[in-house]
Amino acid sequence: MAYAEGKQRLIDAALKLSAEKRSFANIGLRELAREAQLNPNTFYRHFESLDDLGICMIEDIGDVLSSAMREVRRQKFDPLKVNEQSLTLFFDFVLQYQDSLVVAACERYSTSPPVRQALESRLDKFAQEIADDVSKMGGLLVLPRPVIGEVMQHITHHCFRIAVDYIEQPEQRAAIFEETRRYISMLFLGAIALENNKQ
Amino acid sequence: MAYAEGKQRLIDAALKLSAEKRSFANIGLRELAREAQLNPNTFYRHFESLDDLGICMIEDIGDVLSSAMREVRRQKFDPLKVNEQSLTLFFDFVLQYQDSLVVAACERYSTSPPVRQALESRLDKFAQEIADDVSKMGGLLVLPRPVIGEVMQHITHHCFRIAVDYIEQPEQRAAIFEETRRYISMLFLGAIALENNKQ
DNA sequence: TGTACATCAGTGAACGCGCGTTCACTGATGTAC
DNA sequence: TGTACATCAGTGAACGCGCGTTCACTGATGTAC
Repeated sequence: MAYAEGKQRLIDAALKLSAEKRSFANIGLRELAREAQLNPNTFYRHFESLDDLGICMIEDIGDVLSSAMREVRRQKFDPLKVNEQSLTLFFDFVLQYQDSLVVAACERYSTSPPVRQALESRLDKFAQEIADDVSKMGGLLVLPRPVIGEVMQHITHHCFRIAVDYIEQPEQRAAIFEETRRYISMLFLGAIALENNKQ
Repeated sequence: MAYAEGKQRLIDAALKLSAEKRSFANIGLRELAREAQLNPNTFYRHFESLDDLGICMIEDIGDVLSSAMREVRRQKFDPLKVNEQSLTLFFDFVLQYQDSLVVAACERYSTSPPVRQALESRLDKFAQEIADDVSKMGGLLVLPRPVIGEVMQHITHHCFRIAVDYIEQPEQRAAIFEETRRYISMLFLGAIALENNKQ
């Protein structure tokens, strides 16, 4: 069931303002209501507290990104190939979901522990979903599943961080693209080398 | 020349409160003065704005961490060895400069662009200092200097991020220690493999 | 060496403003009988 | 099918509070002559 209109409007306002300010914690209740074009009191109809809204927002973001990313993967995106096409698909996705990505990156260090924790667990789930797909694809049979998960977690962290730069510094995009390609290759090659050394 | 006493007290208060809240942006001028045990007005004697104070704080942190890290490196710390001893030295450093590290990690996504930028450039300098030392140490002659810089930048980013977890989740410390060791090895092995493939 | 003046760090009172929150109210939609 | 009642999303006025900022003042330290 979808949220009531006002509730959704408040969540959308929170997302927009958080992305602009790079912080959910500095947003006021009245500011939120203003953005959503609602009376300040309406907030209390839908949320117990700002944290409550924050958590709803994070869950919304998680769902949006998860399903969008699943879509990207379905279109012949292969995190292992690290070729032009795959990375281009990924960075298009970044630009399309700018606000969600910026907020996800920034709220990692959120002032509010519950919001931070909600985000943290949502992102872990996100990395694991990708790792599942990757390991199903085959291609990287040399690496045990847990190692793929480990590498994907590093890549996810990296991508959220650089996504912010990618969005905000258009003139740097080519460089970030290239650097990311190198980073992903480095990590997988390193993981394989580590695996070989072990034996 | 050292700062006037009140100025330093305000900077120290900002550091303490920023680390507690994981955010400099939500700190009020009166809150700061309260913590520093000064009259709110005294703030205006020393700073033009909160941003101004923020930048001073970042510079303070940068200097403290730079010189402390230089000290760590002097004590037979070798970022390449990735052995118990080197990493133990590093994580001891993390615990000793908790507040500075937490703030450095969090303000990466600061609400205030000037503060963010001051931090970003200070951290780059930091990573390059380490890379200089590493490349002087020899040991990694396979890798060209710029690649060492690139890898050190990834490592620095990773370390700032996990430093926060390391500080706040004592029960996870052993795991973080091990994961970091693996990460560093992976990156250097990967960089070497990439370099070899190129030829 | 003494006096006059300037600078500096800090104080206390006062201001107006926007904030979060509460209250009592409205009108629309859903439900029981 | 109609009526009575409950629930729900939203409103407007009002509150007290803490905030950033300004003003005029103080006392200590430094400097010129």
